[in-house]
Amino acid sequence: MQGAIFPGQAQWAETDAEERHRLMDAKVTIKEIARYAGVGTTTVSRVLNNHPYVSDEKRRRVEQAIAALHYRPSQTARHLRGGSSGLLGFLTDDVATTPYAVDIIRGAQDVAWAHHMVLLVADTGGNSRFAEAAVDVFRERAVEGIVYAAMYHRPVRLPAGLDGLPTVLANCFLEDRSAPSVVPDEVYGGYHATKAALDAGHRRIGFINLWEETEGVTPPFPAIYGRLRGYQQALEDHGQAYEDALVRFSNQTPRENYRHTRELMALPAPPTAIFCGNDKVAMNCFSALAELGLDVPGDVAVIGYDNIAHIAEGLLPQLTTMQLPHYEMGKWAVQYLIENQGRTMEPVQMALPCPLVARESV
Amino acid sequence: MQGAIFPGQAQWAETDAEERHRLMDAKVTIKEIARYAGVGTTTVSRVLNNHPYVSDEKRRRVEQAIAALHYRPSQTARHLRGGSSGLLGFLTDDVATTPYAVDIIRGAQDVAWAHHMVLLVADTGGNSRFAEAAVDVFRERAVEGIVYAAMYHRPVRLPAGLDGLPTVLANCFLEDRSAPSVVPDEVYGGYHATKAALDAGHRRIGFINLWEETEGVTPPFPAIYGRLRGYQQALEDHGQAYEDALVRFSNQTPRENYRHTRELMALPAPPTAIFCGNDKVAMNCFSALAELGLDVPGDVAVIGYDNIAHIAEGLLPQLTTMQLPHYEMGKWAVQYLIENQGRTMEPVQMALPCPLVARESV
DNA sequence: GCTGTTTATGGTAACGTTGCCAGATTCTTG
DNA sequence: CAAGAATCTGGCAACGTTACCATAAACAGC
Repeated sequence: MQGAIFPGQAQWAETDAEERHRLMDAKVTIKEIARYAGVGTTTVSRVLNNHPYVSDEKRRRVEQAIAALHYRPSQTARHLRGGSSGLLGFLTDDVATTPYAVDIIRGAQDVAWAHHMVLLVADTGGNSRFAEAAVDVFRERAVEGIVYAAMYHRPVRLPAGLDGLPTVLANCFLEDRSAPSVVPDEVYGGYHATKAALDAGHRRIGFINLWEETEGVTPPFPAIYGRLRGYQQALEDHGQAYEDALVRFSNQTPRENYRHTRELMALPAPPTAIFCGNDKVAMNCFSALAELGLDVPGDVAVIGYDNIAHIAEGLLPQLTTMQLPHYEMGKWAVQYLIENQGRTMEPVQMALPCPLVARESV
Repeated sequence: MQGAIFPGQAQWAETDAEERHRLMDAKVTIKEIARYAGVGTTTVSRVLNNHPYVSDEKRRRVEQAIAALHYRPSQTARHLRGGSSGLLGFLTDDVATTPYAVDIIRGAQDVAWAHHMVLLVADTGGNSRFAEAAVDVFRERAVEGIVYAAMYHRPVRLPAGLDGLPTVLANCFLEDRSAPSVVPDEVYGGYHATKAALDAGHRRIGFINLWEETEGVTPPFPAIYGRLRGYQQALEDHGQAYEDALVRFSNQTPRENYRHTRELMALPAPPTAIFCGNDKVAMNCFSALAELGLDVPGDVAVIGYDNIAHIAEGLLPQLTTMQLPHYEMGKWAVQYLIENQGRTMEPVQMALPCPLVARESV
């Protein structure tokens, strides 16, 4: 790069720098810094950790040596010596289900990073044997805590082997509430979605709620029951009577979502607004309304849930929907973990609001 | 657990076990195992690492001690001693853009895990200062390699400070191709999408390609040019003439996507199939066709790209689309990293096929 | 029965770092 | 100016692990 006196020299200097680089980048230790700067290792350590009692002269020399040799302290040695590992485990059952659930990771990471900690992530793919193996690995690496995240809001069971490891659940919870958790406030979401329709002047508000059965049993999904309660509460607060006919439960296949919309609109007194259990339902709802020649939001307002950007921003008109606090849950989980380091954690059950994202469909 | 001679002893043993557990889970070392089993630390180490020259008797005693004290070797100490860190860095510019890009992480993780390695992930949020800080942290933790992933296929520039660290790019590449990379084969995707329409008997095939400009300049996105080339090639192979009027470029806003569909269908000889640059385009294309009273796939076939499950499976009819090999890219990147440990890596430029996912829209 | 190999075992150093201690120098203060 | 405090400084041990070395016993072959 720099000007060279003559070719041979330039070439030599270049390979030398390269060689040195290769050798050094591998392992520059505090000892070499000490030797290079002509001080003891302790002094170097003191400079690194901003301890007092180092003369300006030596501090300068050490800093220079560090820069010259591209020294980086070994986190491994620090940890072994007695420091913290600075590692947090992020365990998730299945990332793929809800795409924007990645935001949980981002939220967790941002807080961790601010505390000079790093995230070790493992996706178990729903395999509990794998989950236990992951916990084992986390333990071997001395993580200081674990965030267990589910990709949709539901009760979970923790993998074995977590005893004694501070664990916070995000977007899920234990049936017995014995561990701290942070989840979306579904009642709040249902309430404000309905309120948005009411505030826009709508009085008959349909609700295509979610529904799911495994072997005839409906798991206690808060999304289903919470949003319904919020819906009812909002109606009540606005003096509107609750009407069974306006509430439907869809197993979320496109055809079912479509059918429920059609049946809702075939009512003697059809709704002028439809609150959909999620954005996919809203998408199919749009199709059905379009086929009926109805305009959104002119004839019927539609509100979704989840704020899946690809759908909500991609639809025509763009979808007004409820935001799941994924990012915030990730943040909260790690925050709580870090705040309570050392202490035993209270099993706080935190619910974060799902704010309305107003677009064009109301 | 074992039978007790008299109650007092049992009780003592119990609390003792609990107490011991609390204290030990914190840190059981190889030394304590050795003392408990009445052997030397070396012997314990030999058992742990399946080395020969340990009598069955002592091996049994050591294994028992390990189980009794819930011992786990410290990866930190192993690493310091000279072992590998077993850490891989996963650096990404922005996870949020394409939701299913998380599959890159899953793919990377699965391979890493199979090699007893763990993924350290950092999302830079597109901030290059943060990216460099992340590289620094990765270095301090002695990661053995880095996967740099972009969330849509494009040229990138690596953060500073990666010199000497084996790096593989996933879903992105360097302009000068100086580092190995793995990306989707866009030409292949464009070719097979078009071929699917041709094979279904279609002869006039519209193409709503993607387009993007920043300050009047279109970055060299392979998605745009590659798919177009594939489209052209497929037509040629089937003896169909390429027609400029059938190819459009959309900046991907819902309204533009809609407009392009309408204009395509307003042609003197409108297409009987439309290949969309991605699933969002296809979604808007569906709306436009529905409004025209056209049936999919009866009147017009539609093919998407990306296979965003929420859209592709949520539409009516379900969308036939091209799968981006996210999971496979993650796998390939880590595989390549691990295979070439120690060696200097050839800057292989790998392109993985985008297979057709046949659903109902063709 | 003597050499040479195979098997079994534990002690010790080293990995890179920092806390503790001890020694040396300078600065206060009565 | 003597005694104590504050400021510098480096040596050494220890964190938990494994490679290397040394020692010892058992076993083979002639």
